[in-house]
Amino acid sequence: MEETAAPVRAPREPAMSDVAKLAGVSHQTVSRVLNGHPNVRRQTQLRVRAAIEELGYRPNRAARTLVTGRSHLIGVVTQNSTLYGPSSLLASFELAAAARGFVVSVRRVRELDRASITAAVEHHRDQRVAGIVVIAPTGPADAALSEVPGDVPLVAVDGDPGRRGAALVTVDQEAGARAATSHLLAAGHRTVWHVSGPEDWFDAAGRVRGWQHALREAGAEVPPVSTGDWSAASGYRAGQLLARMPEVTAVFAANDHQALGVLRALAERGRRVPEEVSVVGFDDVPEAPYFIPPLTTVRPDFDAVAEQTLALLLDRMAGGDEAPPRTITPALVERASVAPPPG
Amino acid sequence: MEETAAPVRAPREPAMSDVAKLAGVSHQTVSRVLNGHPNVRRQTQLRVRAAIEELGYRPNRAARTLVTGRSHLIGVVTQNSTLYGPSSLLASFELAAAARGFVVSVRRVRELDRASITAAVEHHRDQRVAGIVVIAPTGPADAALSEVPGDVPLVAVDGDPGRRGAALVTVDQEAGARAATSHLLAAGHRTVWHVSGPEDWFDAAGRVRGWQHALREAGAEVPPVSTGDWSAASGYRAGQLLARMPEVTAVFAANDHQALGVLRALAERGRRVPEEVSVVGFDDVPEAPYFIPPLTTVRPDFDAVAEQTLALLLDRMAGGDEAPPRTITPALVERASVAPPPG
DNA sequence: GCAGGGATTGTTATCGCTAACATCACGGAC
DNA sequence: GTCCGTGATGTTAGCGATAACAATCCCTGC
Repeated sequence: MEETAAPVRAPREPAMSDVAKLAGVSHQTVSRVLNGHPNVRRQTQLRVRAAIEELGYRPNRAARTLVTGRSHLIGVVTQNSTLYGPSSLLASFELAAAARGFVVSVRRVRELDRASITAAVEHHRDQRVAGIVVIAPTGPADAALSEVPGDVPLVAVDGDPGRRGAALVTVDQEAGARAATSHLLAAGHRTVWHVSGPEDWFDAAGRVRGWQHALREAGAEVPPVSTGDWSAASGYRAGQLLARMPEVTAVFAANDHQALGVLRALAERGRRVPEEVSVVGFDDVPEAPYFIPPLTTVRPDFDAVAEQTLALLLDRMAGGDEAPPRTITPALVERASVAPPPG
Repeated sequence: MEETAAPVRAPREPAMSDVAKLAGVSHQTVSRVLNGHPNVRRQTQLRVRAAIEELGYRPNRAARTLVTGRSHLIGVVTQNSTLYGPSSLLASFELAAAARGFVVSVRRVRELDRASITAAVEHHRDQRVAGIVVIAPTGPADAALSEVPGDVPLVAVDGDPGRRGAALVTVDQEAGARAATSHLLAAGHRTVWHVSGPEDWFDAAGRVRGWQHALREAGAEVPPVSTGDWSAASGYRAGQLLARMPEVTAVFAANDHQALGVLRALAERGRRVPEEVSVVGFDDVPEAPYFIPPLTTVRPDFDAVAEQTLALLLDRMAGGDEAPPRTITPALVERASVAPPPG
């Protein structure tokens, strides 16, 4: 028996026309089945689906994008950091977007300066994403967004809460900080000291404002702020100073990691928490319950932020232009790091 | 004067043919300029570039992908968690890929079971990604990969180190654990107790092996393992038991967060670290220096893992099939949580 | 019995790009 | 002077989908 060499077919993936041929219909009918058009006979539909199954056909997104001009890609710009807030938000957003059938592509920038943000946004525009989300927690980052042409739907998260007319989702930092501060005052402290985040972050500024507000409202003295950079190291440095001041009985740190640094500085100096000094953080990192002592903190709901961000973006993508900024209010989580002041 | 309504041109983005018209050449010449083909006169090139600039033209990736059959998309599958290791690795990988001109799209799975991983990989295949990276730290996740047809380049990270013939990048967990354990033994401890990660994680298993190995090598007793789940909570629970056992003088926790839980349990029980008990962690999270006391730990170089992963993937994408698994060896970072045993 | 209309399906054009081949001008070898 | 190779450019043909329109088929109403 003579063996005929099988023609080496190019290992091309099956296309719509292959499905059509197998099912005995036109490629357009296949397209209709795929896109759920109403006017396809039940029987035809079944035949087409069977053919799709048999060939292991999957539609070519590039072709679809080319002809429709729409993609299902959402571009995200965020800072390259392992900061708890931004990374939790990112994770939540990716899940939410995936649940709605979007693909998200992340571009990390090393610095949050104007040029980096602009470049990252341009990159996404090059990819012709359907929408862009920028986690823009600093002035320059937020400012870069005003340069972006309006032809692509764009939503900022954690941007300037004072900016007007923007598509923006934020956490109500002021409310969170007020809750933390008031909680300490309610425990009986005469005033509350604050270890803030970096000055150029809106989140940090908002927490400072909320803290001040709560103090003023209670008629308490507003002590000077120690500024940190979100790191435990910076919290530790600030804590070393605070630990030496006997009048300090309550500290509100702008995030949990800074609070961790403060806790260590206090411990080193022999000042017991919460017996001598109370401490409150912000973020509710998963480890917070296992700090020494377990940290009372403020928890922003990142899932909610992500959900609102996606909702706002979808609205923008659908041509909406009116949706107001959305705000998520964080909640106080009480643990063991707060007690009445000594004496 | 009669006002003629300006024809409302569709706000179509400029295409290659528009550039061609403006530059007075054919679209093919524009394509050649864009793709750096050699045979284009210098002067023509300049004219084309000027036209591109003037129109703000950007090539349509969908069209390019459609015709070439190649995309610049890399799909990543990872667990939806804020675990330090996976998220650091992901961040490093995104940066490395971006530096080489790739776009990365992340798909998070809620569980690391076979079905979820398979679905996520299928999702990426639907998108016709150029390559896939799966962070596959558990048996089921790794097993799912053997089901994936070989038509798409795929690299696993943190997969089964024992698997043969796979494109795999791993951290040498055993070496890291040996270093940690030996360090404690060298300080004079008779043996070292271990709080492991979840049993079904390769990382956890490797650390257990390394720990056992170091103990056996030193002729030390191998105490029973407490199993955790990477969380501070689980470390705390394990720590509560260890703290009650006077013979425990050295603990190696499988990650820093578990170590944090152990530290708190010891503190609650009044057992001082490192005077009475020494503790070593794994990961070197940014906060580790600010634990109480600063934590001695083992640091895997995630940038290196990411770099190797990308290199291996690019090799696979180029048709390579021989590249051996790659391993990164972590390094011990000494801080203040280790001291000689009391007495 | 025949027009009208909706349901169903097919045909053709098009999206914006690259690959392959065609064309043209030019200059050196014989 | 003719021929041919080479560089520079243009022309044509798809890639694989959707959109718009055309063509059937079949059923209803009068």
